[in-house]
Amino acid sequence: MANTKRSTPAPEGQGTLTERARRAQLVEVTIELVADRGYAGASLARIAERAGITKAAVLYHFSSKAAVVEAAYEHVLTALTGSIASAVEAAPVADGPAAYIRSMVGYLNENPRHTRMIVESMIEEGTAAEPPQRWQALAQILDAARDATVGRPLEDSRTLAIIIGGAVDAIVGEQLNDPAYDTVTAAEQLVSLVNARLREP
Amino acid sequence: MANTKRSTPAPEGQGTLTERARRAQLVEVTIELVADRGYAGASLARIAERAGITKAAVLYHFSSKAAVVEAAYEHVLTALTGSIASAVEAAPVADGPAAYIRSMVGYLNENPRHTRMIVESMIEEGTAAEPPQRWQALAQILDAARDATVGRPLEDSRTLAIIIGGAVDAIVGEQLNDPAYDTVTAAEQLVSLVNARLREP
DNA sequence: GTCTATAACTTGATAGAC
DNA sequence: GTCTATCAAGTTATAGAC
Repeated sequence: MANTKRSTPAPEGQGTLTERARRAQLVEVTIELVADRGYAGASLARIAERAGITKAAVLYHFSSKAAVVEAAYEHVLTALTGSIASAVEAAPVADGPAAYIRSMVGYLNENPRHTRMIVESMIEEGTAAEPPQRWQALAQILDAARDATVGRPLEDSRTLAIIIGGAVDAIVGEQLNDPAYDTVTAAEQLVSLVNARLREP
Repeated sequence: MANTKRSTPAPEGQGTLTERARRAQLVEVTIELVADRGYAGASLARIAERAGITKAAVLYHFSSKAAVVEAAYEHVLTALTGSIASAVEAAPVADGPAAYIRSMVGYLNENPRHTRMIVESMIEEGTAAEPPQRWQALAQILDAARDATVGRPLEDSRTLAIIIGGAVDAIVGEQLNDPAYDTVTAAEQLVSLVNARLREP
C-alpha cells in the first residue's frame, strides 16, 4: 500500500492511473459543457454534476476552474493540430494547402464540440496563452507549395493564410447553424480559389 | 444620513442627463464593456459603475440586463449595416463586392469596439435573435456583379459570400492583436482574389 | 481519496423610501 | 423618477470530517 500521504492538495503532475482517468473524464465533460453552454455556462457545479462528483472533488483534481478549462482547451487544440499536421505531411508539397483546408474542415466538421470549444477559447482571452500566430504554420505551407509549382515566392503569404483561416472558420460555422450545408463542396471551392491564386504570377 | 456630499463620479462632468441620453450612455458603456471584457464580464454592477449610477438605476431604464445588451448589440449592428449599405449603393454594380469588402474592413477597423461587440454577440446565442443569414446580402451583391460582368450566374454564391465574410473577420481580427497589420492592403488582396473568381467561367 | 459544510463574494432583480 | 437597501441564487474556493 504505497499510501503516500500527499499533503499537496492539487497534484498538477502525473498521478495515479485513477487520477489520470478522472482528469480525462473531467476534461471531457468540460469540453461538452463549454461547447454548448459557453465558458460562463461551464461552472464548477455543472462540471461536477455531469461527472457525477462534487465541486470539491473537481477542485481536488484541478487547482482551479481555470485549470480545468485550460486543460480541456489544450486537449482539443493538440488533437486538432496533430490531425492537420499529419494530413499535410502525408500530401505532396504542392497539395499542402489543399490538404490543410480539407483536413481542417473535415476535422472540425466531425468534431463539432471541439469547434465550439475552440471558438469559445479564442474569445475568452484570460483562459489560455495566445496561440503563437495561428497563420504562421499555414503561411509556411503556402510558401512551400508556391515554391514547388511556380518557383517564385508569394508576396504576402501572411494575408493569404489569414484569409484561408477565416474562410475555414466561416464554412465550419455555417455548417454549425445549418446542418444541411455541404462543407465538403465548400472546402473544394476554397481550394480551387487558393490554388488559382498560387499559380498566378 | 442625508449624505450631502454627492459622490457622483460624473466622469464626463455632464450633470443631469435626460432619459434618452442616459439610455444612449448606458448603451455606450455596455458596448465598451462587452468589447473588452466579454458578455459575462459586462455585469450590471460594472455597467452602473462606468455610467456613474447604481445597478437599480440601470434597471430602471432597462427592464433587464439582457435588454441593455440587446440594445447595445442592435445599435452596433444597425450602424455597421447602414454604413456598408450606403457604400455599396454608391458604387457601380460591378464594383459592389469590392465596395462591400473595403467598407466593411474600413468600418470595423475604425470601430474596434464594435468589432468585438459583434463577435461576442454572435457567440452568445441567447442574447439576440439570429441575424437572418448574414451571407445573404453579400450573395446578392455577388450575383449582381457577376451578372454585370460575365452575364452568367455564379454556381455557388452562398459559399463565396461565406468565404468572404470569414476572410474579412479574420483580417480585422488580425489587426486587433497586431495593430501594425495593414488591413487596407489585405483588403485589396481579398478584393483581387474575389474579382478573379467573378470573372472566371 | 473523497465528500460535507461553509466561507466569501458576485450575480441579476425587487421593494420601498424620498 | 431616481436611489438605498436588500434579496435569493449563483459563483469559486477552502477547511476539515470520514
